[in-house]
Amino acid sequence: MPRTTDKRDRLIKAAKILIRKQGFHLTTLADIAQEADVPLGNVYYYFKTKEAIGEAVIESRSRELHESMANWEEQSTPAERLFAFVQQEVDHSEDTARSGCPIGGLCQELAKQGGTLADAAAKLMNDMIEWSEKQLKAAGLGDSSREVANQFVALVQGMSLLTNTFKEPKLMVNFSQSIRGWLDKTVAKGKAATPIAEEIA
Amino acid sequence: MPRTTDKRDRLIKAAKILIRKQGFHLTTLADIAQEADVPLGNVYYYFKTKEAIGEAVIESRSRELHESMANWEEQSTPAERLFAFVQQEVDHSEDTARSGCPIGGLCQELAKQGGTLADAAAKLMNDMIEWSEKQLKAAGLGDSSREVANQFVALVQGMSLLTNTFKEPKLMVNFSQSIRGWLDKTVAKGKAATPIAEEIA
DNA sequence: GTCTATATACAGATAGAC
DNA sequence: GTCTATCTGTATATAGAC
Repeated sequence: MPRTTDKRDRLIKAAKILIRKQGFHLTTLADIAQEADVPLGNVYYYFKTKEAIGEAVIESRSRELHESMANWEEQSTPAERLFAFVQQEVDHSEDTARSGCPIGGLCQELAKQGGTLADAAAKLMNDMIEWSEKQLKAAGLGDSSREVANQFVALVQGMSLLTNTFKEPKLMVNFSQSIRGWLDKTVAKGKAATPIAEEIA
Repeated sequence: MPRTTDKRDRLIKAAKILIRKQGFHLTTLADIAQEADVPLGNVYYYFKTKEAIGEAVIESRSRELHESMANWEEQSTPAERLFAFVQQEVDHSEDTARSGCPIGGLCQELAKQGGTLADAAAKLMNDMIEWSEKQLKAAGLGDSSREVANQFVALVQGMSLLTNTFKEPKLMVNFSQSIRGWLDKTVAKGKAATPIAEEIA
């Protein structure tokens, strides 16, 4: 059973799209096979179970996330790195409005059944938080970096949920402008303030 | 077909518990019937379809939410009212760690399939945001109230997701302390600042 | 109003020809 | 390696006796 094939890749790609759009449980192997243009019976040559497809999808999301984080690292300041993360959310806000955050959606859905898939999804979320924490430490936030990182990621995730719930990409766009203010006023100056909207007074 | 019965109430109560814990799609009518101690075939006397149970669950959640909001209103300042909301999340943080936010979970899962159920769930989220907006307006935040309300609710929802993802109630407890600082420093003074962690400098 | 038995549909998974 | 046909389990939903 080859680890990498054209068909295998097509199946993973199809699964990523469909699972993001419909969720893991609502997506059938028949859906995935059809989207990938692979006969249903052939799916089992590449993946022993549906759960194995889930694992491959999470692996792929993990590679994407780490690539993105590497790109964001190229910004010259911690505040700009964190904003690059938010900017990516803005760039994909229409997908998010349609289908939600691919990582948040997996965590939400899979946390309910536990097991290794849930753990793998949780690791994605943890990686995002740790990366954010690293930036905040670099900005001089010290011991509060972990708590601020939790809140920063929570805020992005929550805004993805609202964007999806109301099918309104602008929610993410407007949010990015507020968080820009927060980054300039607090993170860029080595302070930490709970981030909702920049000060108006 | 009676609108209110002992058995009907038991079915809704069972559905609320199971749907929160397992999600809507993973929860079967057989699960609900068993938990409510009602024979499976009898379920259909009270609810025409599974979707009808979903509607009843959302209605019940809506009633609960509006009761809670009425209670929070009894606090004497807008900042304290908003904190009462967060305090309730802390009080239920162990349930959230186990099963996530009942409203956020519904929105996340149901947004993926659209339809009237998704709309009903979205209305719950909207009610939370509008209530928060009202408090922020009362605090004197003016035109930025809506955006700050979006971020406030997003932050609570995102923190619920992290709490559930990592099965760690303390995440919500620690967050509540930070948001307390944000409420005192900004909302209580009629300012608005994106809320991640109180200032440390 | 209540409950057993069952129809119907479709999911994940397998067997085995090619 | 590939694909058709099919097994098996289980979900929603219904029929109909009581």
